[in-house]
Amino acid sequence: MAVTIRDVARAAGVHVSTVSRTFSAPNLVKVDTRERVLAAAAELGYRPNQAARALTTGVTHNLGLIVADIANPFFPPLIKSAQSYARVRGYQVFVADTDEDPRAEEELISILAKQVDGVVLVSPRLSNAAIAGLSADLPFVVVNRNVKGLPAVLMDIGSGAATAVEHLAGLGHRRLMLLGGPRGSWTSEQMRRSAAAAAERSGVSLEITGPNAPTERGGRLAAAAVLEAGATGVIAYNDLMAIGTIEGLSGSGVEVPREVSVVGVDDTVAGRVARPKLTTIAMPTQEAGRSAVDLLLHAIDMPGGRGAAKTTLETSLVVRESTAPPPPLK
Amino acid sequence: MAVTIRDVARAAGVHVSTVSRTFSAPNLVKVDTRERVLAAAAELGYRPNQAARALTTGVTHNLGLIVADIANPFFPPLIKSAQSYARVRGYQVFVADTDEDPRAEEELISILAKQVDGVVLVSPRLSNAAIAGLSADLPFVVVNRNVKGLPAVLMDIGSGAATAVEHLAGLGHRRLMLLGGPRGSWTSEQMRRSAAAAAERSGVSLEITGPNAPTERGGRLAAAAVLEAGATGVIAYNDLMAIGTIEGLSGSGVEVPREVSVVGVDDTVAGRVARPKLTTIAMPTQEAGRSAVDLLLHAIDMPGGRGAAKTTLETSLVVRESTAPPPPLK
DNA sequence: CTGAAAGCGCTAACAA
DNA sequence: TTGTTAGCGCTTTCAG
Repeated sequence: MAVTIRDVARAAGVHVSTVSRTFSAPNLVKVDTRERVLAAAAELGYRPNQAARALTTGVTHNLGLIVADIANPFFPPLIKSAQSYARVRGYQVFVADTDEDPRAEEELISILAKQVDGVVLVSPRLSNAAIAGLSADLPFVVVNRNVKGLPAVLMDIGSGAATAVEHLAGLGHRRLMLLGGPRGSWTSEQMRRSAAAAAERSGVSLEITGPNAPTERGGRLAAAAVLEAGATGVIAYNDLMAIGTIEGLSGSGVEVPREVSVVGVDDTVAGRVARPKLTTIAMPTQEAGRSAVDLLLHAIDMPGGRGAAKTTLETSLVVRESTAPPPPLK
Repeated sequence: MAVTIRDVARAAGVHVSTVSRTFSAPNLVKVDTRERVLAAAAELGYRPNQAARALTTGVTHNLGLIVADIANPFFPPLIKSAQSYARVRGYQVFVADTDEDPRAEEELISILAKQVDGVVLVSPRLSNAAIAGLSADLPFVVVNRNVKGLPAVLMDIGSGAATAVEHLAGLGHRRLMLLGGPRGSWTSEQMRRSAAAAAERSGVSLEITGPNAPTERGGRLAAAAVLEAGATGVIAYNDLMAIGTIEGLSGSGVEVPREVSVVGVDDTVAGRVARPKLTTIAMPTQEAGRSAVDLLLHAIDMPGGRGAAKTTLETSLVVRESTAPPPPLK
């Protein structure tokens, strides 16, 4: 075992509680004593054992961050910003991946529960009821999902989707299609609603499919439906799916954007480097990560606090090369 | 606070040690007692507190995974596979991001030290000496770095780089350039050596630049050097950089692959969807993640064990559209 | 097979 | 300002 508080106490010729104090409440100990302790600690290479500390204080200084799929490029920037912000505030972050499986999500939460002071659920796949249930034990912040009574960071994908519909309608498209995301996705549901309303307002038709896997493969598979429906404007659940759709379309000899326009969501690297460069709805992922941690830390600081702070972040449409006017009608 | 072992003991009418045993050594307790305890535990929703358990046993059932940059698409697949494999083996994984900063790396290791049973260092930026020093306290496994005395997972990028050189030489290129990665990168050093040797064997010239930032931006900046050197074949440290280089080149009116060929490394999504599709050296990231955890668990199981198991994984060249014969000499 | 007791590393009243 | 004394939740001898 490593060096403990007792070794330091002995070396400094003080009692353990004095050592404890010099670390947790330095101002309660006389300056020169403190220095003696610090010197001894430095010499021995002492580092407080967080876990032991947590046992008495109930504070772990760890946060949990649960995502559906680390390999999905939507998440890494969010994780990264959450983590770096948490670190600034003195917290470590446990990142866990559920593989899009609601049961794994539940399992992970309960395993993490004892080791963290709170958890951020990003784009959860669990039902609202389940989340609300779990939240009795532990502070939660939810990203991209609105759960009654819980703090949340919401990205306003609804208005993003509406903007995308208007963009496509403005270009002259009359038959649009929305490729929905996975079951249980709040984002997908928001898109559905707002896109439908926007389509109606703009006087264009909108067909909706789904659930689809939020991957290139899911997009490739969905391409057939696009063709079948005769849609010339497509909004995909995310960039990966949009890229897959474009591939699927071009596999059938249909060119993007000459014949069909495609809009993605997330503004990932993949979309930026794909050809044609993807028109996409940019999600403020970095801010979301930061805000989520911020909200969580608030919730932790004042337990039972005034709960349910909601932060809504704007999205924006980035027009690039995958959208254009439709071909003239024959 | 949540329900503890004591609550369960009371409910089941046994002593706490019996409850403890039914969880940690079930066969030491009579069947019906065990069942009574389990029933009480289930009823109360008891979950052993890992942190408290760790305090006595010294086993946390957590692993640390330290990477330079989660947002770099090279890492997520590795993280994901490490994590899912660890979970199967009953371990949670703390993922931490150092932002390419060696000091942050050191800091993170020491913070994590008390909360994990071992750590995987992926593409560390720390010096070998520093790593070796730290490894006294805690089992380590290093990925993409060979540290004496430590288990490691090595991706054979050397042979990958050599293959890339031969590929380019075979296409007819005579002036190659290698865009090195960040300072302290073992991968970059391996590439340098093998590429130089391969170039010599193939009778082509090879110029080497670096360090460069392993990002699109780094690649864009390096494009100027490529032009200046008059190289027609480029091997970039990773896909992101390769993509940046292609952008930079095309910004100067130079077409890839018609005028210059570019090879990336990592085989990320970004490279797959970029246009032209990137020729790249595929890294076995998923296997690396799994192998690293495997090695680490071995090291943990037999401390002071026969140390230093090295696993070497093959890389392979994926030829796509960013490489072609050079233009005829004028 | 089960209970009693000590202790993991640390903090937190309470005295002194 | 510092030492004493109890624990936090759990495991682990050692008895019984």
